[in-house]
Amino acid sequence: MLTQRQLELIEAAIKLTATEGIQKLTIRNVASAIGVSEAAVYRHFESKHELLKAILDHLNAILSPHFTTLLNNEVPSFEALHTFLAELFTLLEHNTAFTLMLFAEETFNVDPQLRGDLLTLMEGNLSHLVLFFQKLIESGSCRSDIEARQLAVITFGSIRLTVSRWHLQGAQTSLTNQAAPIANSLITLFRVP
Amino acid sequence: MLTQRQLELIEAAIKLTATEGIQKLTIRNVASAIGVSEAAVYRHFESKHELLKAILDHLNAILSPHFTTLLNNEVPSFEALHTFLAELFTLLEHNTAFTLMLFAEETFNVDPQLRGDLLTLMEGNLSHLVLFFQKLIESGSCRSDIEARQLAVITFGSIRLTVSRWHLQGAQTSLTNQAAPIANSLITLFRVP
DNA sequence: CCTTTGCAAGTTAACGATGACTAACGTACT
DNA sequence: AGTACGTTAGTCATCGTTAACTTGCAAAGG
Repeated sequence: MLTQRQLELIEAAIKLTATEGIQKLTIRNVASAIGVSEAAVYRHFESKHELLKAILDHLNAILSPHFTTLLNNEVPSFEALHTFLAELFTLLEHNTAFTLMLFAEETFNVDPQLRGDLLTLMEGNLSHLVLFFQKLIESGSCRSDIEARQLAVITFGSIRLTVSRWHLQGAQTSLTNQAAPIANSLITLFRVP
Repeated sequence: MLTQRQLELIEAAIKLTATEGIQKLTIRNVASAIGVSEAAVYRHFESKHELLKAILDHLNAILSPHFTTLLNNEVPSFEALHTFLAELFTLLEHNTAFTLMLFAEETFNVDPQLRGDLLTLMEGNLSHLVLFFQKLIESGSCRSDIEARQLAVITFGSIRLTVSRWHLQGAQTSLTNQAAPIANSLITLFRVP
């Protein structure tokens, strides 16, 4: 279980990454962000690896409920996809750190274990989408000539690209506003003709 | 214009990034990859920034013809999209560096100018796709109830996500084999109903 | 009730690696 | 003679990490 201090460090690290970029995510900077010395961090995390792992877990804990909610609707509908995208984009816009963490594989790529963790997280999200589309196809409102997995990849890919571009542009525009056009396009494409 | 030595350095840098990851892309490593001292690199590039910029340019020079070819077909067709994806994925598979460079924004994110360059590169590719879909819509074979821009984002996003996952998995599977399913799905979705 | 013990959590001050980059110098070819 | 291109040997900053010491508080023992 996480201690209060660990949580504080994780949140400081996320905030730091959001504002300064992932290159600034150093033990030194995290420490000074919460006003303690560098060595103090090591009282709470054995190594930077452990801190990064905890950050991944924490982000996943915030993100995954959204995917679960999408799936848990009694009656699967395109309406659910619409609100899902709107909520997700709002979340991403207000937590810039997500976009930096989840969309910058390189950071975690140095460490093979972290890379695996990130892949697991990603595949988890993706498989939620797959399940959603499977249910939607069964319900008859979604076209069935394309595999659910492909629909999920297309959806997730569109999300990621939109966020990446938004981020590269310096996060100046509104990300939330871009959810609706994408949702509408996907729904138009996926709806049974 | 690039000298022979500069080209050699760029290619060494790309190869290094492909095999060892972008974190290993240091002046030291690039230097020793071509068997010269660290300081020698600075005879050919003023700074690491300049080297990175040259790498971006070089990658773009290889990549952009593929997008141009897609666009330059006399008669735009889904067949062209199919071969474009197949060729692109083969290229990416055999030049792992692309996937690392073009899909890891963070590397270039430290430097505002490089970030801008990367965005330009990306928007350039994307707008080629947009033009392609515009022509395709005009030709009547592509559905017209969705904007060309949206189709381009969906296409490009699907490509990127597939490559990202492939890369996170350690590039073990065949990327080329994944082009056809995606192309088929997109074509089925985009074809006029 | 006071004292002692022990531990959690902080400090300062380093260590060794490694990063980008540079100054001074050598050499070979035009 | 000069220039293009290489070298060695550094500078300086910053990284993750650790050792040694200090402090505050809570439980245990007499």
